[in-house]
Amino acid sequence: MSQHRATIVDVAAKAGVSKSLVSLALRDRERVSSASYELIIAAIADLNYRPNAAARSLVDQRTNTIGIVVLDLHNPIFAQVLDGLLPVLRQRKMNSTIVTGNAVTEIEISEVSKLQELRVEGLVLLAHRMPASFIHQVAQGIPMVIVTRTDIRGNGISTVSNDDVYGAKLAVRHLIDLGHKRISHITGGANQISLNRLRGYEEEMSSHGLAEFIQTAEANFTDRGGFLAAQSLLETDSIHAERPTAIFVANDLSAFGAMAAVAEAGYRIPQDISVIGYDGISLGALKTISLTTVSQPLTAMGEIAAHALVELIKTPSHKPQHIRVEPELVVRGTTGRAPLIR
Amino acid sequence: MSQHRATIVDVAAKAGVSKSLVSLALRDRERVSSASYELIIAAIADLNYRPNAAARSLVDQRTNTIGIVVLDLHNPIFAQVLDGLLPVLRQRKMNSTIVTGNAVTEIEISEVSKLQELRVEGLVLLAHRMPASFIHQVAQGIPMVIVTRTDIRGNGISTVSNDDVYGAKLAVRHLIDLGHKRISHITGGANQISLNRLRGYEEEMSSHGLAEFIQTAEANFTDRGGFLAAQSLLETDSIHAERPTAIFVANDLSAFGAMAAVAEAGYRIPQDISVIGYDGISLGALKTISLTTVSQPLTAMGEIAAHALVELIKTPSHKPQHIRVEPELVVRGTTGRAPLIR
DNA sequence: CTCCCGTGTTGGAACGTTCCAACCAGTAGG
DNA sequence: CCTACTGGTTGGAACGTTCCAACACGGGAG
Repeated sequence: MSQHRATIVDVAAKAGVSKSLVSLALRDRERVSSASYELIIAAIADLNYRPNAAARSLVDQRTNTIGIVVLDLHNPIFAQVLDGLLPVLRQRKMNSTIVTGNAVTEIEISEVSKLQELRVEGLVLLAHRMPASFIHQVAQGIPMVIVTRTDIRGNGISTVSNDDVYGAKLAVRHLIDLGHKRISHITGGANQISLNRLRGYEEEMSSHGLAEFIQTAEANFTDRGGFLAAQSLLETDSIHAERPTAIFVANDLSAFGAMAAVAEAGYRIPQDISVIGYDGISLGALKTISLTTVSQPLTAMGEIAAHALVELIKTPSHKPQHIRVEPELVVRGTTGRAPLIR
Repeated sequence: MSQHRATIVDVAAKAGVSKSLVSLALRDRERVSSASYELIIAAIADLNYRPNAAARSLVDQRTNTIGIVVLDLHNPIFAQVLDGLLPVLRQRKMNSTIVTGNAVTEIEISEVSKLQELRVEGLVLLAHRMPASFIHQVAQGIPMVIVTRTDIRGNGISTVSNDDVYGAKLAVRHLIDLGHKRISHITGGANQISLNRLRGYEEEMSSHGLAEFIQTAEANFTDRGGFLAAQSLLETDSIHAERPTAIFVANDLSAFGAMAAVAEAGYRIPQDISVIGYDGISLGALKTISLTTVSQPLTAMGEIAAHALVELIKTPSHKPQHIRVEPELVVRGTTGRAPLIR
């Protein structure tokens, strides 16, 4: 049954050579005679031998592995970033292991600690909920690239992000151009990304003399959160008799939820209420959804992050980079002219 | 700078005790004097020491880690399965590492091989594209649970799945009940899941005397694939002047794409064409999408898979289990009565 | 005939842990 | 006063690799 997994010594014995030769054969077949090579290969197949990564990395003093921490696997933006990230790492012959803390700080910290024990050679954080002090301490030992957040900087930490303040302004300006005044905002909670988008919203509203219409509801980047936040915005309506004619939602997934709430409340999109999201997830492009949004080049950001990390690992003395990409307004079907009435 | 990562020996030296005592302190603080314990803890903090997982697992002969292979991170069903899977493993104090091959056989095999070298103690496959021969060989050494597929069975392989044939029949019967005859099917390609859903479709059509209306287009479980397949079904129309009045799509994500194609072609859903999906992803429940579907209890399946794997690891002699869960018809807004005309 | 060289091969040390047998004080029991 | 035990601690072996210095062997050069 559970026969002791074969080791290199078992292979050597079976092939009638030394363990050193087996090791050599596996790493550089040119340097062993073809007679020995055949024997070794046969023995390996026979015993179903697999090298033990733990033993190898112990002596090599390197694991060739990088850890990827994903905030929340439900949000498709991360899959799109991984589309850029993983192929680059694969091509560089680096292994990767993906973990997630489901947006729970405590779990994220414990997962990162495990990655430290695994001696990953680099870390990519696709957003996160960990305190700066912890991040800094980790970064002391492991080069790190943080994607989407830029507030934590320091030695060994590169960042890849878009300009959220600017992107938010794009969104708000688009709505203003369409004649909207009552533009509400659904946030993503108390994190840097969300705060920047909030700031862009507030600044753009103010600079167009619409400060009095600033109104926000807090969500958490999930569809459910967006749904509830939009409901609360529309309820506010019945009290003040002044509902928003447009909602800028902090991300696309929440925007999906917000759209559902708007529809359930009996309003048409965009005739009664316009909705604009942020991120540019691919589902939003489908005709049936057709979400107007501010799009980030997610896959490109993944590639850039991978290259930045490789760079950081190769030459740790090198200064960390802080790469900014441009967000872009993508107008689709969920935004339209402000209703004339009222 | 890159000062040699601290080892247990460094800690011992700093604390003025033996490495054995440090090791003991870390594993069972009760058995060391509090004086020594304080010294050790101080030294650990001082040196920022982290145990080396490779060294530990080498001597322990166990990694306490299970590998999770995800077919495609873009499909939200897997995030929902992981919602059930990960907490159970975490609670059992097992580590997990997630990898994906992006639905590419070659990459999947290479990722699984790496997991073998890492000596994971169990494997969960959330769908996959690997040949049976390979899977069997892997399962010889590592207990495995396959979620969604049941065609590969054998020693050390448990499965968790829903009855796809039955589920597909539910979908088709629902459409027939609504008066549809021209019911087309968009498949998910040449894999077991897809073939079973296809079979359910064909059998249900035939048993209602609708064999002549059987018509399929092939997709690949992605939104893009569903979009293209639906387009081809609707083009067929212009030739035969007989377009489908309903489309049963092999999964929800493809159904999203199909809905977009239907809308782009100028048909209304469900007045002109009904669409039904399969899986029950949470986005489909949003009012703005409101996709009728056959729902699988995804999160529960994740929990079940975790328990099945733990079972298999604990007692390898135990017979593998093959657990079936019930799919369920969820009627929402994308299906309606067949149009009377024509 | 001896020396040197190259090709293939080998034993042993090292990597950072855990665990076990053994040790060292004290203290309690006879 | 000796023995037995207990709580705290320790050195060394072992885990499965890689790598290095060294070796065996045959053939060509001197």
